[in-house]
Amino acid sequence: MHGEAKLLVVDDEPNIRELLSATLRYAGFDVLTAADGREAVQVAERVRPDLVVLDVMLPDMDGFAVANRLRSSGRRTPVLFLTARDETEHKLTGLGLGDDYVTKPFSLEEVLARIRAVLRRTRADLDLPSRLQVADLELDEEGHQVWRAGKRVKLSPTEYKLLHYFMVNTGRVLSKAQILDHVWNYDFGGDRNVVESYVSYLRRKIDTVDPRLIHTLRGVGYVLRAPRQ
Amino acid sequence: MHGEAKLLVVDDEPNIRELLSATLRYAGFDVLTAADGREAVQVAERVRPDLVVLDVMLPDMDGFAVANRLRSSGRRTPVLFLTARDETEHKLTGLGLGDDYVTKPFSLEEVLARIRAVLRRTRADLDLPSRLQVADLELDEEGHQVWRAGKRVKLSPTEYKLLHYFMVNTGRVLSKAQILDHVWNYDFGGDRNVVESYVSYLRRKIDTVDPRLIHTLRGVGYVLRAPRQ
DNA sequence: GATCGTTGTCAGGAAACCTTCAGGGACGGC
DNA sequence: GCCGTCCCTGAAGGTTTCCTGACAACGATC
Repeated sequence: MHGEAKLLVVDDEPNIRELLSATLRYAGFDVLTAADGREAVQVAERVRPDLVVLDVMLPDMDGFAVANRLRSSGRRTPVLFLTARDETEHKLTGLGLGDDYVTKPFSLEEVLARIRAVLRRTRADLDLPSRLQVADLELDEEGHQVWRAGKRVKLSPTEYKLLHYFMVNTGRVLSKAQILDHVWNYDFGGDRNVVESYVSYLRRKIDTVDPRLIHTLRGVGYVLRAPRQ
Repeated sequence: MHGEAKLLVVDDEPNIRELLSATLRYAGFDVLTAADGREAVQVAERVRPDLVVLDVMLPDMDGFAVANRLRSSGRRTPVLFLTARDETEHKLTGLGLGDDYVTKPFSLEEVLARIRAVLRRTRADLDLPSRLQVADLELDEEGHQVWRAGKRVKLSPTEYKLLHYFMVNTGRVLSKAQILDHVWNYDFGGDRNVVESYVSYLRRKIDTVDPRLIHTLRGVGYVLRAPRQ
């Protein structure tokens, strides 16, 4: 999967670094990490990652400085910046096309989506599918659109992220905790009842016709799957 | 795309060089870079680019001198000059036919438009389409004209650039940050509310009839697209 | 220097969205 | 069949996001 794309995760907070590297490894990427700018540049020169996930605030150097150093060698490595919400405003002029950014606190689904989008643009050879399909349920990642039984369905951002998470994990049982961890921001402190609410919303919008695709497993979680043919 | 036209980007500022080369690569060009005049001449002699994007102010030699050297070999390579706003006036007498210029700070849309225009003139074989169309919305790049439902619509420069960016990316969701980065000058530090304002202006001029083409994706961005047939 | 079109900022109001809460229904264990 | 737990869903509050009209600054043109 992903043609074993190599990623470099750079963040000084061990928690974030671990959260990301574990998630990305599980998603099938080859992941390396660095805790500061100096280390990042060193590692990048040695291993030539396909993409760098880069915190803008590092103890030793500015994230954009790191990005420049990464590219000074002539190699054009795309970067996904991680930035605090306030910094967004417009320091992001350093953003080349092909780059992108995500604001902290992020949700894992968001990071994954951005990474896939960037890789899709820069590594056409990977040929990541941008269209997911389960039975007569279709999701277009580029256009952010969803159809059920050929009919367009409008979803709110959270509904969309939830459905996307389900579709990427078709046939796999997902616990509410897992869903919470992936779809909601990592600092979300609320009730896990949100998940129930949103599953409910989703069902209303995409799962009112047969065959039903979202199934409840009492005490375990939810699965999205098509009935055995 | 673009028949893989080969471009040479010459600028001594790494940021600008990267911004341009990343953008142009993404737009489908084959891009090489040089940091000064000497290097530019060397590279150009070896690879014979179809067009050179050339900063006028280089550390070692004047941009026009570089342009002359490029042509001394008898080859007539078109040049897109990058110049500071003040320098424009007098010096642009060096502009040969087929050349063009853009003032710094530029917007990426502007640079792309100029490059396409120059290539269209000099490489008829490329046969770049100069007419974009989405449903009954038409845009003529050469004539800078726009029609909706057959009726001519007058747009301000910014409105035009915005619409053009939308049309080149039909069906793709564009975040406000992306739009800001492409349509506005790279040093623009203002609010992203400008984007909302201009989308609003655009809608008023070209999107008051059905089918609506510009769609808002709350929390995500905007898309231009015709409804699925 | 006056005028007009264009541009960017601001702010009010409207709409969409997220989250919580609570009542009732469904399910499983006994 | 009964009970407790888990789940579904409707309602509602508070927040965020978006749209649009008003306005001032700016530049081009005459």
